[in-house]
Formats: sequence, structure tokens, C-alpha cells
Amino acid sequence: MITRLSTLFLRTLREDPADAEVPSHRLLVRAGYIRRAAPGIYSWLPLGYRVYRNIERIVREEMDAMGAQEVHFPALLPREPYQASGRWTEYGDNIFRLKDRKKGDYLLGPTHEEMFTLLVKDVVSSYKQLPLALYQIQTKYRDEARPRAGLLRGREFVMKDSYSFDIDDAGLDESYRRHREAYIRIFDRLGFSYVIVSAMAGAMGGSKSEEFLAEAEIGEDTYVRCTRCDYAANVEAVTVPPAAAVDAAAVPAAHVEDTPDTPTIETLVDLLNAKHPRADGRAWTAADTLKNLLVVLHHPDGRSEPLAIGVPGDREVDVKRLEAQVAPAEVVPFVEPDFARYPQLTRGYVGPGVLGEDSVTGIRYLTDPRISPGTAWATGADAPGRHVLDLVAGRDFTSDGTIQAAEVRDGDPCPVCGSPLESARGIEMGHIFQLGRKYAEALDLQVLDESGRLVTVTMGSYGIGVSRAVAAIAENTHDEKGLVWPREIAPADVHLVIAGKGAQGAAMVQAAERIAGELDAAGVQVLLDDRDASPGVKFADAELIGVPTIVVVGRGLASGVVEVRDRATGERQDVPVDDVVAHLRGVVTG
RNA sequence: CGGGGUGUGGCGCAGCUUGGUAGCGCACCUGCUUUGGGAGCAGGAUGUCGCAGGUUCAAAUCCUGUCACCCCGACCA
Repeated sequence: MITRLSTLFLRTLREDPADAEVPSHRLLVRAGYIRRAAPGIYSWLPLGYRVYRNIERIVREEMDAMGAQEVHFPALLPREPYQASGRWTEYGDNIFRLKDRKKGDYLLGPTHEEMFTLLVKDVVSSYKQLPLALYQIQTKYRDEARPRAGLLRGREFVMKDSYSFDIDDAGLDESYRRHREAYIRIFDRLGFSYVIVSAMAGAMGGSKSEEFLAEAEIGEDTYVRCTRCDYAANVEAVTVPPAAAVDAAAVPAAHVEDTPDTPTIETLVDLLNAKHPRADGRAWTAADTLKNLLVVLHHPDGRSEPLAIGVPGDREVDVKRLEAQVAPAEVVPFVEPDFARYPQLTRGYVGPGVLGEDSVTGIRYLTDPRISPGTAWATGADAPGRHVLDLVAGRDFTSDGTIQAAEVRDGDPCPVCGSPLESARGIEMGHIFQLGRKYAEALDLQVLDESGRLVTVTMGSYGIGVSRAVAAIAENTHDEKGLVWPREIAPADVHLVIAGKGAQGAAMVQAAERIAGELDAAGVQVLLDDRDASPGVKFADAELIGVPTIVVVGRGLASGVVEVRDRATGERQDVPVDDVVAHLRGVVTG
């Protein structure tokens, strides 16, 4: 196919749009790929839609190849299934809701677990029909509080979502594995750099879960990876191993000391070093103190519950990690009225003595794994200006369990090999997880097994952000001049520029038309810049648009050559005009 | 929801302090010249200055209200 720029529905912008911040958004708008229709909602223009469809095609081919079957649900959905699963309320304001003329409740689907589950329930009744994998490529709607970064976080977006249905856990493991492999093939073909990280299943429920992240500074997900082994995890999913139990025999009995005006860790450490030197001669540090933070959990059923979290004093509680641990409950700050309800709590001096389900307050108390049995701490003594020293975990206090909520830092030990971790940011492009039986139970999806008993099906859920991928790949591959598309998803194979007019120009046009025609005949997609514009404009647009191979038919034609440029590397090569079609066929097919 | 900012032609912006009937660059149209890195000259078209109300002889400009959008945070895929 030959696409002529002289007639293509396209306007490139010389300047950045004022409302675009991240590079992918700026470039996709400037290069005429997308236009904003409403906040977080975008229209696709011809070049953009080609890239989008190329991604869709790759996803579809690989899903089909792994044996998943494509279906297509409506985007406009009735309330009932979401009511049954609890998500009509759980999703809150993030659902676009609407009423029909009879005042019936509808929603624009934010995701389709319920619909898939119900459809399978309709059709499948025997283990003989399993395992089963279904998928769709669908527009999803989520009324984000704050859409941003163009396509990267929109309110309307396209997702490929698939679901596996198995009779037992071993089957789910196998379905999960097959999806994981298909995803690797998909992301390899898409042609950008990504990393697979362990993740939290989060609000979706379920157990094993991994994310495919495009590496990007502007990404919203923070993950860590080991500097030595191949461990990588979303920061929310990092599990700090329990510290080894310490023999506390040598630690003296806990003793309360006056520590006036020490409401912060810093002031406490300074005072301890001045007034209460450690027996082992080492100076006190924030890491020797135990900080107890209070929050309130709001459960989806409307219940509120106070929660105390103990972490070493040199670490903050990472709210995202905490929320991932307590999901679907919501975390809100513990404020003055809450303190008023618990007179035993002394602000700034809260210690384990008044925490725990068996304590006077009854507040559930979870501690960081570093607070392991035998470790000794300086912590609040539940009285203003008083701290307790040599308080040993397991000997002098216990918690109700551990929680992975402390911040993760660069240099923390890898949970697998102990080498230092480093953090980086990424854009979530795919997420696979084992749902388990949450939806099957809620919606009563059961089949008969070999022995004729009804068993609940176990499910996996697997998503790829198709529209997001356009932006994420742009983000991942662009340079200062414009977009740089990986070959398989580029809007064309070759961008052919006619750089000259006038007497010479006629010959150039003729040569370019011939080359374009032959490339087309060979199945190569050509973007032909036949516009009446100066070469500078055409070069700049070619670089902005980002087709992987740029061919310039210009002054070299007099000596029988055209110039072939690689958009990504900037490499230029003169190729005899008679060889260029064969040459390009080689380039395009790799 | 909290903080910050912006609404002026298709895009990017100036003008607002100090009120006088709207301007610049790019893009667009016509003609001529030009053609390997965002051409030149000449002519031309395009604006309810976000919306509503008020003050005034006169409002893009001052006052009041309101809406929208963007960015940061909270939240979220």
C-alpha cells in the first residue's frame, strides 16, 4: 500500500501542545497520531490507528496461537453481575454509571471478569470442556480521578483481557504458564524493552501475579531488581524475609527512661546518645528504635478498624505497600478524634505495651519482619517524655503478625540472593494473575468432575493495555527528533521522501513513484512524501513520524543513487537506484 | 478531594498592572520566485478574548459569580 502525504489526513505540529507533558503524549499529538477528545479520551488519526491495529494484530495472533478463543462482550453492561461480585460498590466513583429510560442501572465496563464468568457458566458444565481460555480486545471505561500523560492513563482505553478456566490448581498453573509464554512472545514482537516483575494481585483477589513493565522514567510503577540475580518485583510486592531470631539472653531487662521532649525519632536518638550510651559501645541510630504508626482501615463493607504498624525508626511506612497488603480495605490517617477514643495512646510515645489484640486498646498490631524475636528496641513507653530501652521482641512484647509495609530502599538486600536491590520506574503493560475461585464462587461457576461431583472452577486473569502500549512504546523508543517505531508496529515500512523539484525534480518524482510502486508490489508499505514542501520540512516530518526506514530520492539521483536512512541509528547509506527495492525488501524483512 | 496554574483565530503565545474596540509567530488561501535541513516577497481569509452578571460613555483589561482544562499530590491499571 502506498500512502501519499499530499492527501493523507494529517497535520504535524511544529510546536509542542501546551497540555502535553510526557514525551509520548507530546510526540503522538505533534506527529498527528492522536487528538484529545475529552480529558483522558482520545481520537485516533490514520497513522496512530495503524500503529494501534498493528499492536492489536500481534496480540491477537499470539493469543490465537496459544489456543485462546476470541469473544467480544458489550462495553455497556447491566448492573446485576457487578452487584453479585460486589464490585458495583467496591469500584466506587471509578465506574461510569448510567441509567436507561426505565431508570435501570447500567455501567460502562471497567473490566469483564463477571461477564466472562457468567458466559462460561452458561456454556460449560463438564470438566471435559476444560481447560478453556477466552479473550477479547475491548474498550474499557474507568472514571479516573485524574487522567494523565495522554494515552498512558485514560478514562477510555483498549485492553486485551483473557481468562482461563480450570478444574484444579495444577490446571491453573499450566494456564498461567502458557499465558506467560504468550506474553513474552507478544512483548518481544512489539520490540521494546520490558521487565517482568512479581506483583501483588491487589484488589482483584487471587494469588500468583506478575506484571510486564515497560522501562520508563515517567512510569507510575516503582519496581526493584536485584543487581546480581534475576529477581525483580513491583515495590508493593517486595517481601522482606524475616530477620533471623536473635538470642536475647545477654540483653538486660527492659527499663523505662525519662526522655523529655523526644517526640521524633531524631530527637530521641540524640538524647539516647547523650544520656544513655549503649552497652555495646555502638552509637544509637534510628534503626535501633521501633516506631509505631497508627492508621485506620476502611473496609469495603463500611467497617472501620484501627491498625498499628511497627517499623524500625529509620524507615517510613510506604502507603502503597501498606494498601497492597490490606486491600481491598482503604487506608486513612489516624487523626485526633481517633486518639481521643483511645486515651491509652500517647501521641509520639506509642509503644507495644498498649498495642495488640490482647492489649488494653485491642488494636491489631503488625510489625515489620525486621522486628524478629530476640531483637532489642528503644521505643515509646506510652507516657509523655518516656521511652523504654532493651525491649526485646518475643520476650517483652509480641505482635499480632508481620506486615510488608516498610519502605524499600536502594541497597536493601535481595530476598533471593542478598545482593543489593536497585529501584526503577516502569509503565504497566501487561498483568497476569491467578484469580483463583473468587469470581467463580461469587457467581457460582461450577462443573461436574470425573466422579460426578460439582466443583468450583478456578480462574486466571490476564491483561494487556493495547492502547496504552502505543504510548508506552513511543515513550520507550523515541528520541529528541520524534517517534522511532519498532518495525513490526510502525505505521509503514518505508518513508520515501522526494527531496527536490524543478527540472531535476521531475526525474526525482518519477524515480520515487517507480520505487514506491515496486515496493508496493513487493508487499512493502510505503509512506510517500509527495508534498509540495521544502526538503527541510519533509526530513523533519519523517523523523517526527518515526517510520523505521527513510529513503531520500534527491540530489544523489543524478549519480544514480538514493539515500537509505535508519531512523533509529541515524545510519545513512547510498544505494544504487536500481538496487534499492531489493535492498529495502531485505531491510524490511530483517 | 488538597495545592498550583491557565482559558485570546487551527497550534504556540503577547496584550490585562495603567479600560479606548485585538496583535505576533507558525499553519491556511492566491500569485511569483525558491528547493538537501522547518524558504522569500506581495496580497488575503480566519476571533461571541471560556461563560454569566455587574461597574463604565467605553471592558480581553476592573468587580462578582461560574465553568472548563492542565500540572503536582491523594487515588488508580
